Amino acid sequence: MAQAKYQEIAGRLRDQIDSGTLQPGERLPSEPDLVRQFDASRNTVRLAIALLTNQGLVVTRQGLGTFVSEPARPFTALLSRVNVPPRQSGSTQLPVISDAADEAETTRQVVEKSPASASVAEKLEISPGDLVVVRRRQGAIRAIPWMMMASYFPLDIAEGTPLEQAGEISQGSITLLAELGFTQIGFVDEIGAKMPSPREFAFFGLTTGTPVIVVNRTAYTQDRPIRMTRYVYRADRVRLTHEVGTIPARYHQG
Amino acid sequence: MAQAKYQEIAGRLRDQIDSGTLQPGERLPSEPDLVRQFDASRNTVRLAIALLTNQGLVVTRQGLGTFVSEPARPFTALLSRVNVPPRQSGSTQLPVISDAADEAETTRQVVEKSPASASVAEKLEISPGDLVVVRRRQGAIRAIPWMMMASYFPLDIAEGTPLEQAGEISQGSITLLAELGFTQIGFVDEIGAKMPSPREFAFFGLTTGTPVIVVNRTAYTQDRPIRMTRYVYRADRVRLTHEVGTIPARYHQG
DNA sequence: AAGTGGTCTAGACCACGGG
DNA sequence: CCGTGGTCTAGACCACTTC
Repeated sequence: MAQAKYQEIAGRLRDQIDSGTLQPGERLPSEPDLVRQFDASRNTVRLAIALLTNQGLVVTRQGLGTFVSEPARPFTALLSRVNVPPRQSGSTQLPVISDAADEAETTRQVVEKSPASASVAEKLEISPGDLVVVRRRQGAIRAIPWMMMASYFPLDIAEGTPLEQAGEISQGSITLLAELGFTQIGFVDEIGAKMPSPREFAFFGLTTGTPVIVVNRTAYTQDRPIRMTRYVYRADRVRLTHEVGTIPARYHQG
Repeated sequence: MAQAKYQEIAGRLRDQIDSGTLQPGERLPSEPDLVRQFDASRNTVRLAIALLTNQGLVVTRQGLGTFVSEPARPFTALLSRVNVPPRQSGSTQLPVISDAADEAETTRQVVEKSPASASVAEKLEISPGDLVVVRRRQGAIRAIPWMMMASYFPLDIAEGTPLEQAGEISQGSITLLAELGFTQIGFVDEIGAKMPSPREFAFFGLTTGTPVIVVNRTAYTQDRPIRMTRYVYRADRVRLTHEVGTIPARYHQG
């Protein structure tokens, strides 16, 4: 067979979606309908739909049907903007710059002490298993969860300081770290994407076929890394931006 | 049933992967083995494996078996580095900064004239369907395809200029645009992730469960957008970085 | 109650990779 | 050749949504 039947079915449906014959939000023919239409077994039809689902093209809802995905207006988080005051550009919290910025809410920061994973240890230049102080929080906009973040501090820096206390740090962690003698002079962001873990999938309420964006931000003094913050965003509703050079103000929001 | 049987099976296998009982690269029990082990039908076992595949945890190879995914050392592309000469930081080609940078190859640039899509039109502030000049190229490192890029120029800027000729632009497109009277003063990157289209899937040779990272870089003069470049990267082997502030040299490569 | 997708079974044959 | 995963069928029953 040149092409498997389920791939043929998926291709036909995909064509209808791409061409606009099936509009976003519109219901696909039911599975029994597709069985008749393509003279296939129901399992084969379901294989085809699974393909489209994993490509993020359709979503299925039990009892209702299968629908063409509707792209959501994304929230936009600002990674950095060059030529702005360093406190802002190096802030721990990535500012939201979508029109819904006013409605952004974050949970109270939760603090724990735990062993560093391999990736955290590498960034902080410590050994895997060394204890680090972790500060976590999540963010939502209009009741839509969109961000998870966790900041990791080496124990020798954070132990016995306000970094170990839950809740807000009034002056901000960058200022606090500076007061402790660790003045941040820069940071590096490392950006990737992956399929969500089950936790991430559940927290964001994702549908199958939606990846997440991961940003690892490592902050440095002159001598050493002092903090690593990991942000996880749902890729279906979030875009990251950063600006370099002089951008006319009217372009800031895209 | 509190949990479907195929989810139960997937969960058990996932636990073994997370705990290291099954190491990266190791083969899972064969499907008939799992059928016996969990007293399930083969289709149910395959559903469980499909779940893990779509989460990027395992890959299946016909005739061989199902294997725990092995994370590859990622290539790193530099989005921007503050305080470097603007020609470098605004370059059309995102520089590779992994240890394999020397082996990066790109295809010859291909040029075409075509109608602007909705997303291109929005960034360039033209109408969808207006003609734009498109310059495409792909990149590979050690025979591994890792990048697709396409630059879009408004027709009124590019028509009749060397931007319409295939192959390299000797002085670089930023300099060329400046010579044409369009001096770039900044750019905005918009970063997202999604599941690959069939074309992207085929070009990169991806396995199911691997997303792609998409960067839309829009360059501006004082008055208007003059170019939009879209980069697509495979998320399983690419990380993007950008640096802000003063980063000690030894941290540049992570 | 009727229609939708979700789960599961049992069995068949095909395609690929390696002895 | 044999063992692996890939495709496909036919049928059953369950869970959810709407009327």
